[in-house]
Amino acid sequence: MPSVPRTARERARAEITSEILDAGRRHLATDGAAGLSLRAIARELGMASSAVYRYVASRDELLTRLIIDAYDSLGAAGEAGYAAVGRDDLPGRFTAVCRAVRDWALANPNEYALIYGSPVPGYVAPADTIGPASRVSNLLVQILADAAARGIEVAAATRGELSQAGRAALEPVLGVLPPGVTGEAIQGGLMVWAGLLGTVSLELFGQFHNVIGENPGDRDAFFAECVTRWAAQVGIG
Amino acid sequence: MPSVPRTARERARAEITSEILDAGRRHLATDGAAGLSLRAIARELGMASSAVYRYVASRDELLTRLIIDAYDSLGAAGEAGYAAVGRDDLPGRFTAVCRAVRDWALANPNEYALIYGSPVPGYVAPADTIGPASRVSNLLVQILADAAARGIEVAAATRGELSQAGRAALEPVLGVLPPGVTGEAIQGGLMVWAGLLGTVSLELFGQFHNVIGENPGDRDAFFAECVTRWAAQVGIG
DNA sequence: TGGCGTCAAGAGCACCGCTCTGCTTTGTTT
DNA sequence: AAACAAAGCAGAGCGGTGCTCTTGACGCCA
Repeated sequence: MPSVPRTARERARAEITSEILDAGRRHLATDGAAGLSLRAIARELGMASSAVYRYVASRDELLTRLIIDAYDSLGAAGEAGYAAVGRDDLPGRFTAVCRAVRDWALANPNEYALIYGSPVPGYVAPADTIGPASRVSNLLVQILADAAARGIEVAAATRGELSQAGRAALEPVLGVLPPGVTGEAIQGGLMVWAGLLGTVSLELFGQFHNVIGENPGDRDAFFAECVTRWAAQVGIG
Repeated sequence: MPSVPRTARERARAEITSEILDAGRRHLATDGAAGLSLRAIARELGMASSAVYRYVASRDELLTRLIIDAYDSLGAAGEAGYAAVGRDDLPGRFTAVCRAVRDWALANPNEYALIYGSPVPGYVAPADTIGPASRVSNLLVQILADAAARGIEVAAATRGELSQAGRAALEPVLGVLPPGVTGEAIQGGLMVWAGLLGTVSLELFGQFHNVIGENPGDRDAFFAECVTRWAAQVGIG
């Protein structure tokens, strides 16, 4: 599998493959994951439906590639927000990442639904997805680690130490993290992470009707209030 | 539309309709929303596929009825947990509702995904769903109102007052609530609600791999830690 | 006993994912 | 340059889907 196409055939293959992916992304954005149809893509590209299977093994495989794309796209958006703020400004970085996640989700609702919505039944995410999937959460972990290096105590912010069972439950993630990050900090970070995704999901999936105002700026304002409180909960407010 | 069937024909119609709904629930539980097929239901009930349309207008209508069922089922579970604890024990009630939601979601993953996962593309929830949809959140609101009646100040727990824009964003929900509940309390309650759903969604949709332990009790322990911290965040810890 | 409304069944339309069979094009090897 | 292998494409076809329309049978009520 050459990374750079050498022959005309390989070039054509790479080009058509990316055309298929583009068309898939387009269909995903307009019709959602359920409306993703290899036949429709083939029609759009002017080829027989069977020909698409030369480039994509199955509809599931196409979905997997689009999922990885979505994770990477979201990860890039989050990292851009992260990098735009200096590391001295922890609350600024935190806010930037949160806003980047929400903005990306609002701009790419179907991609968001693909990765954080209901999993496609009968579909199991391959191992290739777990790398890109953790790009955003890694940013939050990084912020926590920076906070820890600065001696910020999160236990007070999250009110109380972890129970023994609670600490044991966090064993997997504690193992891969810098040693300065306490279990209490991880607990708080996970809760903020869940709160962020939950908030974005509720907003995106239409559960805020008759709850949050519909005027321009209302949802932004609510989210801003959430962000400041989340920051306080992990002790960087 | 008689509520109680009088003729034999009406009785048969009601019976077959409920059989169709049961079969739909069954298929939903095993195959998920995407696998819900009117033809499969017809096959299972031993009738022609076209006959099902005498009882159910369309696949979407069947889905809607199942969604309402799911909201009602979750609402009943939450209310049972709520009612099992006396109103003096606010933390107990709060914990019971949270656990009821998670337990119900774990027991009915597809129903949960149906109502809190990605919305079915091209499908808009009819107005019939908003009533049952708010049964659980009403419980949390009730707890907040009880706390307010008891003079519990939530502003301190959620760290800081709302901005003017933040309060304006909460206008719709503030209008329908008992006057004792402050904007700060609603902000905190919504954040807890989003955190609860976000946590359950992350767990249910498999985003806790390599994060939370897989040993029995690990996820329970993590959730318990979340619950105690949520309670503290709304000032009833 | 008519007539009317309801019901079930079947055929059919357009779509889907996927496979298999040929045929053509391309690249490599002798 | 000729031969061969690989890859590409189109078409037909299988079984499945939601949904519609027509046809015929049945129960109920006047």
